[in-house]
Amino acid sequence: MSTTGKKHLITSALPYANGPLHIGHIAGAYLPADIYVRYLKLTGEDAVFICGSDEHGAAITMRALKEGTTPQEIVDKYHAQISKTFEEFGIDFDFYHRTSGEDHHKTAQEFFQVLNEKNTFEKREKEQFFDVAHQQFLADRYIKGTCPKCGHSEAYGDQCEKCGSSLNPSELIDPVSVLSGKTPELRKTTHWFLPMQKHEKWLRDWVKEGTLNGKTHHNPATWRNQVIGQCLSWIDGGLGPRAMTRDLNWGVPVPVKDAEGKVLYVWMDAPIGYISATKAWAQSGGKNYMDYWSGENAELTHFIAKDNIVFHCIIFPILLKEHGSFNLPVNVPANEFLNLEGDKISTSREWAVWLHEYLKDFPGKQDELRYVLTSISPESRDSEFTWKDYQARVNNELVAILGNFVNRALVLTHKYFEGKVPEPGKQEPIDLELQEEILRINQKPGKLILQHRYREALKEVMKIARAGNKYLADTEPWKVFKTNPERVKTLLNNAIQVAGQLSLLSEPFLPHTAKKLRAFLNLTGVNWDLTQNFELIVSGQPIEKPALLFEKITDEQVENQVKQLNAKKQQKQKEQEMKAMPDVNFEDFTKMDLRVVEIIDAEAVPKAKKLLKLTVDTGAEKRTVVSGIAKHYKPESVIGQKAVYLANLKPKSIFGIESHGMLLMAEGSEGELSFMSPEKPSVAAGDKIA
RNA sequence: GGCGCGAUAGCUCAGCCGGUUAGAGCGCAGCACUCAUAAUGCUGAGGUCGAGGGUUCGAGUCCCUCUUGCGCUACCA
Repeated sequence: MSTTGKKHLITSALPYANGPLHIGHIAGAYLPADIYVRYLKLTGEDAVFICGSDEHGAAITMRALKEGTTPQEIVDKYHAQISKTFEEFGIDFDFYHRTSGEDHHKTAQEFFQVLNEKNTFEKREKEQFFDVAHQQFLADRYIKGTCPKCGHSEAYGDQCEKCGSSLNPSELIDPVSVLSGKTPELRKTTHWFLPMQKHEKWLRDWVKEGTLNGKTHHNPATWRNQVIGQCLSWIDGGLGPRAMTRDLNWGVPVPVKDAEGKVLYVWMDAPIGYISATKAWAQSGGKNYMDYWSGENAELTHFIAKDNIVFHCIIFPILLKEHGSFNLPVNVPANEFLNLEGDKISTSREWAVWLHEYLKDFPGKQDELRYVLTSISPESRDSEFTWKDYQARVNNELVAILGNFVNRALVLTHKYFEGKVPEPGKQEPIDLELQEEILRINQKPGKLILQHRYREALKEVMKIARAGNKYLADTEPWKVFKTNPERVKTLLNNAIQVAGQLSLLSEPFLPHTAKKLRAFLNLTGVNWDLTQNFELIVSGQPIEKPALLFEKITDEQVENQVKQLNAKKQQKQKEQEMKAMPDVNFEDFTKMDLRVVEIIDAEAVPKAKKLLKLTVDTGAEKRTVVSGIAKHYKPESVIGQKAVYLANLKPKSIFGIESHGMLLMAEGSEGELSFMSPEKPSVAAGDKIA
């Protein structure tokens, strides 16, 4: 076996220990990495596959607060669940670590120290909300208020979950501390910023040309378009300073003086988790972790989904380069997103196929899901998982092509030769053609895997099974046996060898199946070099009575899954709707001057997608209102429309237009906006609503 | 609006640095076969390669404009 002598370090994005894994995670960052690593190892390469739970960050502390528990309890729960699910599913990490561990804290702090001593950071003061009652600064997530965009009263400081806008805490109307329920005050706090703008030049060369420190670092042609495009878009748009510390009591404490109550920004601490996980792995096996992180012989590859590109291709590389001891990734094969049944996967809306539930509902069918997710892997664009497609791929491909071929070969061998691999006789041209074709196809999957083209690689594997089926159909051993049983020995020996090849070729993609198949064939030892050696199984060797490798997925199973999916989504929707809003007193309500108005003029606001500039008749006067309804109504169609209007809202300038008051719209479940207008024509502009 | 990535058979997708009649899998139709989980094999129908310009002897393949999907970003009182 010849190897490159390289040391491969492969990482998959650290899953956030705040919820279970779903198929989008798997398709995005774990399954391709697992296939890649399994392949490397089969070829004798020195490869380490590292991952772990990302357990810090404000989202987890928030959740703990809400559920009346501690962050540690939450991450313990999900860390256990996630690592168990990975194991059951067959994502074969060499080490699955966690960032709440002491060793990780230590590694992350040392990393920070090195950068701090190199003056990588700029200390800066900024104003931030402070909860006086609890004597602490509030992370963005710890501030709630009314969303300035959609009016939702429960928006967080960083994001409104109703309309999805990302926010700054200072934008919120009536900000309130989640801790005390009181209005927080703005106070000054110091943070360590990473001045990313200083790194634009070398980053551009690194991403675009693949050069680092004037030397070739990687071949940019091997990087995916969307990765390079996304990075250059960020770099060319100008990078800015980014705070690497947070005021929070959950995370890795900032290891310098005057930093009490501060922790490392979760996005700085998490990728360092790759390093601490490698360390932990190396210690447990007597290896030196730096062999995999430094030197020209070591190759780092990050598997992620596209939402992580900026962190893995810009921020973390800056940190690594500044530190000086570590390699930068040679590739970051980021996947696009996997959609589900026509809609985006969403944890909060419960629109997901959860991996642990799949394993429960489809026991022993890990490879079926691995097959489907690899077949539709979102390598170059978003792709879509549907249960109907899952069923079709399992039934028409795994069952009918692969499973069926193996079954045919084994059943025939048992039927004619008492389950012993028959001795081949003279190989006819059709036999030699088969052997040549198999060896030729066998060369492809490995090359494609190295190019991170898993979908195509898997197709090549299926071609082997197709060739096997064709061989049987062309040579018809069941017919020939009546006249020439000697010839059938050769035919079935070849068929069994093809099944043997399949057990090797399928190993990276379908490890559970490969193992079963090898057990049928009594084949031990797996080694990719053997894929160029057609005759794997010696004649005379007994083979087992075959069980079916795959079963058909029934219509009922599929319908149940779709039903489950919809039921959960609806339940979640109801929950959110029913979530009681805090009581308000009548006085609060009467502060709002609600009126009927009639729209008398409307025009689109130039350069804005969602805005219309409306002139409304309030009965007493004409007022200008800017309203975000352009996606739902054309300007000319709203003239003459009566609507509900909040008259005494503070005016604000939007796109240079002074907007007075606000139109109130009904929002349907699909986000469609609708006017609410009086049902009796006698109600006129200016009439009060109470 | 700015930026990025897409738009190729009914569906899911390949098509590298431009070069003869545009490919695969599934689905569909017909035929063959019966060892096999009514599975398999063969044959076939089906595409003005999102639209329009341009460069070129020659363009899904390069350039421009437009339409459209997705993502990031700004605005959304």
